[in-house]
Amino acid sequence: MSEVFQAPVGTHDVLGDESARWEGVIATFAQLAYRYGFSMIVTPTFEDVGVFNRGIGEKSEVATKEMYVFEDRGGRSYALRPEGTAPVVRAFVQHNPTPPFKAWYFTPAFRYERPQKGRYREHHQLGAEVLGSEDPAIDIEVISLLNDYFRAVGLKRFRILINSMGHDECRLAYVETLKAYLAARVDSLCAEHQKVWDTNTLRLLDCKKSECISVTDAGPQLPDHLCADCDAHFEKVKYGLDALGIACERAPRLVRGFDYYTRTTFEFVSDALDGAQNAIGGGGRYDKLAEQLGGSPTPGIGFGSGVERLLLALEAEGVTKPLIDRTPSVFVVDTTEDDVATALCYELRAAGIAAVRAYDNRSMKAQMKVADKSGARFALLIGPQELAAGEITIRDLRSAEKVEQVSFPRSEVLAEVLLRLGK
RNA sequence: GUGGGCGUAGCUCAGUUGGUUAGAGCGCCAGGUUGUGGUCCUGGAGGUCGCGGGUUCGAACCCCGUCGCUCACCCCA
Repeated sequence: MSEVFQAPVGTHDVLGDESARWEGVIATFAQLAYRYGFSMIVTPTFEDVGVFNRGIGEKSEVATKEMYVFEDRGGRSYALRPEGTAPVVRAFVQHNPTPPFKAWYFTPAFRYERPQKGRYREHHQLGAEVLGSEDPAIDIEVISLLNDYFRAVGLKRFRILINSMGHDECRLAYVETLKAYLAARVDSLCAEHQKVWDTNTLRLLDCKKSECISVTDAGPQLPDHLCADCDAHFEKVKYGLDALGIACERAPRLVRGFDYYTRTTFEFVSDALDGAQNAIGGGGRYDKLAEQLGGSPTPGIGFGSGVERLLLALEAEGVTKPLIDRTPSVFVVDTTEDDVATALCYELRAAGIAAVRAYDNRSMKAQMKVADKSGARFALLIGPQELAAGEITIRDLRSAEKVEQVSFPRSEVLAEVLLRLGK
């Protein structure tokens, strides 16, 4: 047993019933993203470490101690992606597509940290990004896409937190004001922030310790320091969401973990999950990121949403049924030496029918058991009798007491199955 | 990085103060009148009790170490 390899710490295999749930939420997202005018983007799983250092901030928690960084044989320094946005922006800068560029993705994300419920070293995110416009309508679209998505998969108990961090000038000015205010009150902060209050000052707003909260509550507030433009932009976003009936909570303390955010930031939190891991999706504007990655100034906005966490939230709300049906329509039982099943399955599948079968020449009873467990609506039986008569017996597996079973000539079976399946 | 809990069959677990060939349920396999599932009955396969060392006449059980899993803190999806 100890010789058997296991999935690395903080990673998971997804199989069986669980994978159908994954397929469901991914397909739902892909469909919605298409409806919103997004096309799929696939970027490398690893990038030059600079993409993330410059993007999410060298001093950020993720960049300093959570990145999987490695050197390849050529001495280049790479990092497994810790998040989805920076790679998309890097790709945008590299290829310079015509804006607005709207892309969605499904990707693994890697962070070296101690795993726990709802937090893993490799998790998966569905995300969407728009580059090339600072129109508040884009902010609204992006947030409503995520909102639609969560509703579509059956999530009910979630809230949307929204904030504006201002553009560079007003945010940096605010940070200076905040620093000056804090400098005189360092002793009143929580133990952790007494040490790091001046390196990552904004993050202090997000501290949950009562000491920090009371200090920052009494201090200068970010919303009061937005310039007129940023303020107007934010008002339009809020107004637009309100007009769509999408309720948002103003969250002045919402400061997300990556340095690239400007103006609109938002987070979707599940009330069905415990506080520490209740964020099921989050994002915001990053109007300077393209420049930071060497491109021409291009505003952008997007979000990432954790698949594992969403599935946990759904489970917590009692939604465990996969969104898509992956049960087969028919199960072919063949006990003859002629292996009619192979050709029959081929024909059924070509006609768009999900057909499965048993293997290894098992007994009829054994094959029927498997057929039952597969959830298939019909069993197609081929035994010596059918073989001799050139027929196939169609048995309705849903029938319980009175068994419903009829034989048809081999040539008529496909049409009969299609008819019975209502296709 | 810090702290708590747990490692016995594929899964969920039981195993009394250390005492013979380690159990249950589910799952799996095979049967239950001559080809037919879901209920029921019978039988069967499957475990070096995470790994290593120690104490003991004797260890799944006690001690030490080690590896793994898990939960929480920090932070995030």
